[in-house]
Amino acid sequence: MMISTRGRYALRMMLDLAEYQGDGYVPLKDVARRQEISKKYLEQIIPILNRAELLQTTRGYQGGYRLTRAPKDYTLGDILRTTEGTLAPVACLEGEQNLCARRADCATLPIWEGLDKVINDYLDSVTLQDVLDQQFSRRGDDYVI
Amino acid sequence: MMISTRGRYALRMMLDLAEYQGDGYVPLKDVARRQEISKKYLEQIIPILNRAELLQTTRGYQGGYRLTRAPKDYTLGDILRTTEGTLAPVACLEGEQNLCARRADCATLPIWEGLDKVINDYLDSVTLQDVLDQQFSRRGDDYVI
DNA sequence: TGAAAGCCTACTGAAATAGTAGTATAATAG
DNA sequence: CTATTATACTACTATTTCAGTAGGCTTTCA
Repeated sequence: MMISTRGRYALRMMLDLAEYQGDGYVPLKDVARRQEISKKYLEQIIPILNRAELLQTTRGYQGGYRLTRAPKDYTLGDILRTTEGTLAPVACLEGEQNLCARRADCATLPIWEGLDKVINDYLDSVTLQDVLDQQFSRRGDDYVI
Repeated sequence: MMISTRGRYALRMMLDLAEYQGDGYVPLKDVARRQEISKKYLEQIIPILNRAELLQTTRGYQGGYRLTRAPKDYTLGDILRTTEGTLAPVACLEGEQNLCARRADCATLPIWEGLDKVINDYLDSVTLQDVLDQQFSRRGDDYVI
C-alpha cells in the first residue's frame, strides 16, 4: 500500500474545498464533518499543503482555507507527492541517501524506474477538476429513471 | 514506497535462478552470496513462492531450488503480487475486510482503481525473460495508459 | 551415519502510521 | 476590550509493518 491516509485525506480535503469554497474561506470544522475525518488530524496535514502554497489561509472569525489556484490547475500528482513526500515505489528511487551499491549493475532498477514513471504519469494526467466533473456526472446518473 | 525488500529480493532470487539453474537445483547459499542478501531472510521469502508453486524444491544433498516454468512464463506482476500479498496502492482496494462505508459515493475510488490498473498492467507486461534479455529497457517510455 | 541442504517458529529493534491532546496565537464582532 | 471563532504548533502514544536474526528440526544421499 503506497498512498497513506495523509495523502488520501489531503485529496479529499482539496476536493471538498473546491466544491464548497464559493468565494469565501471554508472552516476546517466543516470539511471534517462532511468528510468524516478527525479535524485534529487534518490540522496536521494542512501545514504540508500550506508550505507548498497549495492553499490559502485566514485565521480568526470567518477564517478557514481555500484553494490557491483553479481546480483544473492541480494534478493529483501535485497533491499526493506533496503530502506523501514521494510516490517512489521502491526505496532506491527515493533520493540520494538511498543509493544502492549495486545500482550500476542492477537488473531490476530499470523496472522500478518504469513503474515510477507510469504511476506519476497517471496521477499527473488527472486534475481536481476532472474528479469533480466525474463526481457530478455520477450523481446525475442517479437521477435517471 | 510500495514494494518492500520481500518483493524485491524475491524478484532478484527468481532472476538469479533463471540465470544459474542450468538443468539442476541451485542452493540458496549461492543465491544469497551472489545477491548479497541474508540467506536466513531468503529462507522466509521462499515458502511464499513455494506455496504459489512458482518454484520447485529438493531437500538434502545437492538440493536447492529451480523455476517451475520458463522465465518467459513469469510476469513480474505474478511474483510481486505473490510476495507482497497485494500491490493495491490504497487500503480500500485490498479486500473485503477493508471496505469503506463511503465507497458507494466515494469520488476518489475510481482514481485508485485506475492507478491500481496501470500498476498491474505495467508489471504484467514484463516477464522474467524480458529482464534477462534487457529488452524491457526504458519500457516505461513506451507504455501507453 | 554425517554432511549438506531446506523447513519452521519465535523473537526483536526501528520506523512509519494514524491518530489524540493541549496550548498558543490571530482576527473580528459587538 | 473582550468573547468568540478559528488556525498554528508541539508533544505524546498505540499499533502495525519492516527487515531482519536465531536456533532447532527434517530430509536426502554419498
